[in-house]
Amino acid sequence: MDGQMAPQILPPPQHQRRKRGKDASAVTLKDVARLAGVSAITVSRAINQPDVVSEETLTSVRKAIEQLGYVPNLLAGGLKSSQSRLVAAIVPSIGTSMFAEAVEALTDRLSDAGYEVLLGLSGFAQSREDRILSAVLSRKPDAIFLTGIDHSARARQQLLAAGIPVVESWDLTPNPIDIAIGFSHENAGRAAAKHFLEKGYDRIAVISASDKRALQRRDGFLKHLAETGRTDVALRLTETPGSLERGREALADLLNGGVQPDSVFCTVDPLAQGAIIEAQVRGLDVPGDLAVMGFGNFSFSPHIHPSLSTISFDRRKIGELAADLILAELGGTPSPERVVDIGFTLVERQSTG
Amino acid sequence: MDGQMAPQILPPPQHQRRKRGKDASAVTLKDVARLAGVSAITVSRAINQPDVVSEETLTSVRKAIEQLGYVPNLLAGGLKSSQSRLVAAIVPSIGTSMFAEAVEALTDRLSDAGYEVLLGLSGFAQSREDRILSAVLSRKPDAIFLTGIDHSARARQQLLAAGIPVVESWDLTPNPIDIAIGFSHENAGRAAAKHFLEKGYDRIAVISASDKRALQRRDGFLKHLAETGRTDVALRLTETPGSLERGREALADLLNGGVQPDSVFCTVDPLAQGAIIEAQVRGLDVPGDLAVMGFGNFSFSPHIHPSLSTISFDRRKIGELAADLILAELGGTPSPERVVDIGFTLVERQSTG
DNA sequence: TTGTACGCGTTATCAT
DNA sequence: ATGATAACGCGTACAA
Repeated sequence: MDGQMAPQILPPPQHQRRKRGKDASAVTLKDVARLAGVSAITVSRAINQPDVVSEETLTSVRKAIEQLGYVPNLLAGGLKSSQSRLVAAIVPSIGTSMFAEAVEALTDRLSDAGYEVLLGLSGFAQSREDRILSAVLSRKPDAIFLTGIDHSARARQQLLAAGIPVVESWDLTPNPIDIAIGFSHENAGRAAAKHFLEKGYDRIAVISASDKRALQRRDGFLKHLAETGRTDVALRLTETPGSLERGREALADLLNGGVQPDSVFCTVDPLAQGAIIEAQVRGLDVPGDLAVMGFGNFSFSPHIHPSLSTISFDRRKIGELAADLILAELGGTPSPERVVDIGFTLVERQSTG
Repeated sequence: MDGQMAPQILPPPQHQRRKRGKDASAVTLKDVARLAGVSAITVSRAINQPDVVSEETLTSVRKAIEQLGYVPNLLAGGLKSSQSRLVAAIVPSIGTSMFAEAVEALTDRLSDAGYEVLLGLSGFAQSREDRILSAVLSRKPDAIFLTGIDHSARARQQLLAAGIPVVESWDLTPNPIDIAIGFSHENAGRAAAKHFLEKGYDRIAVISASDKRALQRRDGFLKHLAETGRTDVALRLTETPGSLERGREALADLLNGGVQPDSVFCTVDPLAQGAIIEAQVRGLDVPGDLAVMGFGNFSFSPHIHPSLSTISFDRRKIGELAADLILAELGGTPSPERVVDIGFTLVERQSTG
């Protein structure tokens, strides 16, 4: 069954009269000034420093602005003051809530402070990040929010040259370009391993996506096990982004391959959800027959997967902190902390109703 | 269990030397021109119209650009050419995949064409949309992507005055400001009602969020039922955004209130998911005892809710179409279609494994 | 409190 | 193929 209303065809509306290259809204400070009977600079002041202007002219200027529907041109203002009031955010994707929530928090907070966010989607390939970065820097943002701490030499150079606050997020590093906000993915993996050992799990498996941070979590997990003498860990890699389907496949592959794990660590939640489904389909009890640990707290409710334990972190907080730090830098009161660890939490869930 | 690595404190890095108000990256066209031994305009052409410049100077210019790490200032260029190569996207939120996927598709496609996306988050309040809109228009975007077709008189006026392509999305209207892409929410609701009637459901209930489009779906649903003589429909409203928790509560409220529906239409998927969980908790079989119809195709896999039927539409397609239409307008070949119905699909799922 | 002169970095226009 | 000049719309610096 499809939508009814067939595609309508309407004649081009008034927007017809728009000329390319020549903006219709040719209303400038001058026009307002003329109408208000003052000079352009007075109008500028009426907008930016109302206190300095007399009540009288203020009202007449405001009237003129209203009348003409004047919209200030921040391009021009920014050109002069070299402040674009733009903050660029470059993330791999906003299709999943992973980065979207951080960007949302960032945007919300910056918006309140009079900044707009320029969105760059880099995918998961570094080459694309470089392209986007160049494009974005041409906009002369006042600050920039990046995902991850791995950037090409060229990118680092450009960022340094831009001379603006740079926030690298989602990960930690002793050598941030400027500021880093995140947590240790290796330690997150270790925490999962530690938990499994405490639970006494014996036949341990890992299903991991293959982006850098997922691999860090995997490595932390494996390292911790190795340090306790456990090296017999079955491993399956999937492509990034990890999805429910890929999680199902990976677990099926493990089970079909003769591996009979009693526990599996999935380096991202959608994989874990898929694994749980595959387990259920095969009649395995979760977590009785197979314990599943995920990462990222994507399962939006414990009710959906009451048996999925997960390592969770506050995605919104990354955006909020980033905004706060950026505003502090731009406000001239830089924070002494250049590396902020927001930590993570291991959430254990038992099967409930 | 928390992240280990304690918040580190490092001394402010080189970024210290950045002076506010005075950009460190003072590399301009002139600098490049000087180094390359040509005039500024030649450098500009080497960048924007390489065909017009001789191979020889082209290479020397490129070398100079590389050497100085020159980044063009699109603010200045835009000021002169009155083309910002910026497209603004104003959506209520990107925290859920609802609008995020459309924005992602839009951004992807525009990015390939050399446009950047300015992100505005309006929340679900109209007052905020106005604020954001003004802020965004100051950036002189070349086009704008909006959510919904309800905008304040002031907003419409500003948009018209801007003289740029305006895409209103998610809904249809005979009188778009410029272009509209969406589908009929009323018809979507009607489709759900029709389906319920065909299935022979008898005791019908509705759980709806209270944003405008959710209410349109509810109204379409109720109208269709009313037209067939059915007016005994139990109704519960929740706040927007509809969430799993609110869906649970609403169904619980219905059941506790003595209503025993055999079918419920939820105007957005998270509500439907919550309803299913509440039903399961109470030992009701879905869809045997209670059929649930959702909207939006958020349940990311049929495996999670094999019994959830839903009305689905292509969120990415909205963004893609918007990008295509915007690029066509900007390219001087406007589409004659000003209202594009992307339709919806009713997906029926039976309980499976 | 208000105004004038100038410049921000780039591109359009018109030459050469 | 390349260059000189002006101008985009606004804010800074200084003056009145």
